[in-house]
Formats: sequence, structure tokens, C-alpha cells
Amino acid sequence: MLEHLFELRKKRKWSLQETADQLGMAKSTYAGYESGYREPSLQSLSQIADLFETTVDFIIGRTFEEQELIEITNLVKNPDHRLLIDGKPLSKDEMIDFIAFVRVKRNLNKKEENEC
Amino acid sequence: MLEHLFELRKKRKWSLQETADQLGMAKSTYAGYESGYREPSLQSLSQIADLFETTVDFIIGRTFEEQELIEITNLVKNPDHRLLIDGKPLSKDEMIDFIAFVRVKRNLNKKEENEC
DNA sequence: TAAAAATGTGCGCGAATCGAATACAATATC
DNA sequence: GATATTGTATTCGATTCGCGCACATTTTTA
Repeated sequence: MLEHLFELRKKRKWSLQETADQLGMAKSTYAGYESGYREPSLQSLSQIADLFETTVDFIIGRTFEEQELIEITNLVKNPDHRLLIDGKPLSKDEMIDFIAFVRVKRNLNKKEENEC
Repeated sequence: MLEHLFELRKKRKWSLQETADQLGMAKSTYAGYESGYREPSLQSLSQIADLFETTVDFIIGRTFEEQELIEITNLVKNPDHRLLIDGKPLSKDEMIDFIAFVRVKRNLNKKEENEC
């Protein structure tokens, strides 16, 4: 269930003890989670997600990728996510402007490459 | 911790019994989750998230809205999501450019309002 | 409107699980 | 080679789980 914990910890090159210390729990307790011997409380689980800067859904294996991929061009028509800048939601118009902005910029870079 | 369960169930106009039946557990068990009297196992929690077609993070209150909010300015330093345009990931530079772009545009709009 | 069914709430019990301490082998560090 | 660190496993008391059951309230049915 928590098979992702191992990779998250290894990616940061932390030992079980280091990780447990940061979470304020015993090494054996955290180790139990990784090995599948025990399940953490929801509070501990949330704390762990915070420590690894990820989601609970990823840790318990409900999402396959740690980094969720979000296609902005889809968001205009199907806003299943809300993008913010400085805490303020991005409007549809701002999104459209942005898409155009990036497309133009990417094309310019392409042309520059071809000229070299 | 699981304060969202009540609203998710009510939105669907389900009784405790109906909900518990769909989850294959006792009414009192599910009711215990809603009232905060008990915490479900991770397996049950995942099952509940499936039933309500939402995320565990939302149910346990780690995200405020069912529609997830993503602050782009945070993505630069902590890329827990990946934004795409035309299938191609947004680079850090593109994100920074975009943030500046939106900020300038928003400021211009503000000035225009003040002039009226 | 009275009877019956369904709803939400709370408690008690046995069983299961938790969190920490401890022990120990394997590996790393000096 | 001695020492410290790491990962794994086990045990123990305490906590919590999941369910059954009871009860008051509301809704539905006859």
C-alpha cells in the first residue's frame, strides 16, 4: 500500500532514522510503514506527505505519477484544475493569452536554432 | 479530519446505510468516520475516495477544494505538478516568463480601472 | 392518524492494530 | 579490526477498530 515511501526516501538519500527523526517518531515505527508491517494514522500520513512534498494519494498508490501532468490547453474547456498566480485564479482569457505567448516563444526559439 | 465526507454524501443524497452498503461495511462503522469517532484503514479510505470519485487528499482535508488549486509561483521551486502546453512540459524559464507576463498584464488592467 | 420503516447517534465488547522499545545481523566508517 | 550506523524483525502494553445493538427522531406507508 505504501510502496512509494521507499523510493521517496531513497531519492533524498535519507536513512530510516533520519526520516523518523524529522517526523518525530521511532525508527521502527516509520520502518513498519515502509515494509508494509503497519499503517500510519491519517495524521501521520499527512505529515509524511508534507515531509516528502507530495500527496497522500501518491503515497498510498492511488496515482501512478508523483508529478501529475496537466495539459493547460485542456483546462480552458475542461477546468478540472485551478491554476493560481499570486493566489488569484487564472482566468480563461489569461490562459488563452498564455498559450499563445508560449507557442510564439517556442516558434521563435525554433527559428533561431535553424538559422545557426 | 474527515469533515468532507458529510458534504460528499449529502451532495449525493445518500443515507448512512446506503453509503455503508455500497462500501460493504456496517452503518455504524461508516458513521464513525463521518462523526470523527473513528478513522478508516487506508484501504477503506481509498475505497471511499473511489465511491465519491474524489481524492484521499480532499477527504482528509489536505486540499481545500475538490477542484484542486495549483499555485504556479510555487511550482517553480516545488514542482509537484507538471504543466504542459501542446503536450510539451513547461520549462522553469517559461513559467517564470509567464508569471511576469500575467503580473504585468494584471497591473495594466488595474491602472486602466483607476484612470476611469 | 396510527403503525411501520428508516435515519442518525452513541455506547460496549472482543479482536485487531498501533507505536515504541529492544535485539540483532549486515554494512559502513574510521 | 573496532565502532557506529543501517535495516529488519519481534515483543509488549495501550490504543483503536469494526460491528452489533439500543434508542430517539424523522419519514413513509397503510
